[in-house]
Amino acid sequence: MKRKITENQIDTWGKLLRIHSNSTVAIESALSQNGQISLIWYDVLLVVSKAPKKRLRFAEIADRIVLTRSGLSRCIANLEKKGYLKREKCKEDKRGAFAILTDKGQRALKSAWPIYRNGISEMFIDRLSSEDITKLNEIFDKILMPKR
Amino acid sequence: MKRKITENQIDTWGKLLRIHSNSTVAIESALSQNGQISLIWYDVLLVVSKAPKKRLRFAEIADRIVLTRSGLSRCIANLEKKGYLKREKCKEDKRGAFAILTDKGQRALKSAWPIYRNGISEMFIDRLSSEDITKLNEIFDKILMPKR
DNA sequence: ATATATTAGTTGCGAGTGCAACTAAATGGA
DNA sequence: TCCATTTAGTTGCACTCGCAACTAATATAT
Repeated sequence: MKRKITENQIDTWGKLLRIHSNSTVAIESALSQNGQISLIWYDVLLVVSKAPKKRLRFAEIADRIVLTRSGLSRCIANLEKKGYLKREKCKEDKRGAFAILTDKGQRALKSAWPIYRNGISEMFIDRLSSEDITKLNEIFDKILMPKR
Repeated sequence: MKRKITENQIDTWGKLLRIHSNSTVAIESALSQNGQISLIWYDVLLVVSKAPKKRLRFAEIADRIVLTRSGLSRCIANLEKKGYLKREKCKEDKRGAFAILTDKGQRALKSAWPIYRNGISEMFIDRLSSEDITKLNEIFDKILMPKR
């Protein structure tokens, strides 16, 4: 169980943490200052918008984003209160429900995207060459591969 | 202000988010299950432990970790309550204070490190070759470089 | 058929967080 | 010197989160 790990490797890990923090803080702040929805709301609306018929079961949303079931439950309640999506009881499984993107939700996504995109560019993409991006994608895929 | 950004680039960004989330959730959970301090406490104690004489001004801690001043203030209060560090009024600037690592804090760091290290290995390092790490370090440095 | 276990989503609770307002001390001009 | 400004850290407040307990519905086993 004891693993060797070098200073160098720890540094890489530390840099990942800092990049994530710098970027998300900057983007969150830009969204908020421009009167746009938060990152987490964006994520939820986005996965729903990508689903067939723009509707998705709650559990499937939770699997795709960084939020527990209970967190998602409340998040969806807030999104519904704002009119960005609505719930619909699931006929086949009466325990469950669908989240369905509304037109207002679609517009909120569209309106937030330029700010979000700009943040990703500034904090991340613009600082790299296209070779860097290719290489990063490769390496990230390795990391995300399920453990053997 | 309008920037082009490709699907591919967005994917890379998304993978970064997922890697960060997967890793920190796994490590946080491992620490907790093994009765160790949380990641954020670890970070705070670590930066203090690295400082000369194991003491650091609050503002300097906040600059180095992912926490606002107010968050840090309360975090330090909790760490002090547990005996992991103690405060000391700053003689030169009576507004300020130092956080000083205690022996108990040092032991907590030492005891948590194998779990933390193991998490970093499993979720990150073990999945990459040493060339990958080198390349990642290079690319991460570019991203972290202050904007021109 | 019926009891048991599992699953989907909700909710009470305690803990943590950021923002803005606050206190106390230091700094900088006029 | 004296007053305005800035800075270090704290705190009230509102909000969010995860955990665990809960309800309701479904799946499984006998």
